[in-house]
Amino acid sequence: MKGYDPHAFEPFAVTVDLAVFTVRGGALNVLLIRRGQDPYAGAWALPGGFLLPRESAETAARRELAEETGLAEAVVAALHLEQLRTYSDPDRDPRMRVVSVAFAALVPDMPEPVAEGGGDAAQARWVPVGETGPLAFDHARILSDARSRIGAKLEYTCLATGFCPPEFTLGELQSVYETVWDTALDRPNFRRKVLATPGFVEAVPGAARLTGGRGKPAALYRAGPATALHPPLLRPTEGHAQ
Amino acid sequence: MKGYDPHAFEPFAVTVDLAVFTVRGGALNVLLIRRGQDPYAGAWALPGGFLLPRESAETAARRELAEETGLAEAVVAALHLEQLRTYSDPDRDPRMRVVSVAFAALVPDMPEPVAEGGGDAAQARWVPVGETGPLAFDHARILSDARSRIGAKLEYTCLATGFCPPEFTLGELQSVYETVWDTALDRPNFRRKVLATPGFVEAVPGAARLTGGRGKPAALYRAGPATALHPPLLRPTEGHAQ
DNA sequence: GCAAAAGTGTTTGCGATACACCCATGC
DNA sequence: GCATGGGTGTATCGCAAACACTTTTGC
Repeated sequence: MKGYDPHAFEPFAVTVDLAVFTVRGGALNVLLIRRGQDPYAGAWALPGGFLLPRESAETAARRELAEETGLAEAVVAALHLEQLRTYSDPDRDPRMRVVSVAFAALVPDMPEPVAEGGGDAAQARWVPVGETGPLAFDHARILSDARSRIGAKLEYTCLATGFCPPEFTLGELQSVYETVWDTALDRPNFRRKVLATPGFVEAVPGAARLTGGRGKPAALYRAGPATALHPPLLRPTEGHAQ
Repeated sequence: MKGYDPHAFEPFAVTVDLAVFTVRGGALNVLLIRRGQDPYAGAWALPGGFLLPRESAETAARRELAEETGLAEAVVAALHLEQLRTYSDPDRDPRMRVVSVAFAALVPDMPEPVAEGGGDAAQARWVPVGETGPLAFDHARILSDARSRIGAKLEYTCLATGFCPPEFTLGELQSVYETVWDTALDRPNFRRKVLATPGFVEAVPGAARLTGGRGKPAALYRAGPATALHPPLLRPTEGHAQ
């Protein structure tokens, strides 16, 4: 093994592909870009690109994310970015051998149609998952894998706060869960579970924010330092319920 | 993105690295090979190797596994092989740019010192995790990631049977959990949980096997068709307990 | 008989679910 | 006042941890 004979291996291209999720309008959306060139010119695809010579996959993913979304580097550096898996089927790209490391990222609801792709990415838009038509390459598969991974991770990690703005109400956090899982949760019980987990959320001492008009103003919370969710927050009956 | 300009990307070498685990002598062991060449000549490393031109990472991993362990192709094809993540730090290999897709595999206790590496792998042996000295490249990191992944996966999947021979007793299955988690489990409760999960194990109609001398002979079970463990089997207090 | 391991039964208590209820705001 | 959403309290039910107990073997 590991012979390092220069002829012992085939040169591969290595790319990253990103499944960038947000919650908007009561639905889980994913960021898609329209391809400007062949193959799959005109088709929608996940954002991504080649690794630069001195970049790790994580670094490349953050760079691409900043380029495609127009978010500030500092913001992108703090986002939750999770490596999903690597797709290496020899025929996944019709032109050449490309191995792609897929990532999932979570962003809060953004101003609107995102940066209009400064480079060769002609168009970028948010699309509700499930309303994406066919995608280029094996991106439908990647998206499907990313979606189920995100759903499962909400159960035992704190990453749901990644979908929320810096300060949020528990109602907003709950609607993130309800949107991603597509289930209704009991508000009092949700509240208790979240507050019972040390470091999941921290109360913002100051004021309360209106929920958009009617109703009692809700207390504001920030994401806490915890990353794992020890008593897991299980979805009702669907799947991993106990 | 995805410009396909041949100069737009750097050629990378792509390898697979395997963390192959087994339970032997009351400890979790991992398969290591001693490197025959530089870099890290003489050091111990995880088995692995380059992808062939028309191979996916999964196919390459199974091929390498068969080569290193001497297991029959049919056996290897049925093993649980799980993609962990991809390691792509630009400096992880001192010679060149190598991106490595890491896998974890579970095998039952094997005859003994495994095939003596037919190729350039000088030596192969089982080593209890924690007694591996320093490893080549970033393999200590990979091994550590693999170990925690395996531990977590035992909670909510059925893959513990992968550590057992085709027919096993519930005592053997329990000792797999106890070895990997390094905790003691209550036998009656373990029994109930395992038997209450449909498809986890199936009773072998015929005889019972002695437990190696003393004690009441135990009933034999086979791995069932289930892969996920719905009421998860949580480890006591450590970590994901509820 | 004794030790060791398999297997069964039973009690108990924690925790989550499923509610009922009160509070504060906009219209 | 009423609708809307935030927040608090509480009874019940179920599960699982803990442990006592029986069974079957080897020595």
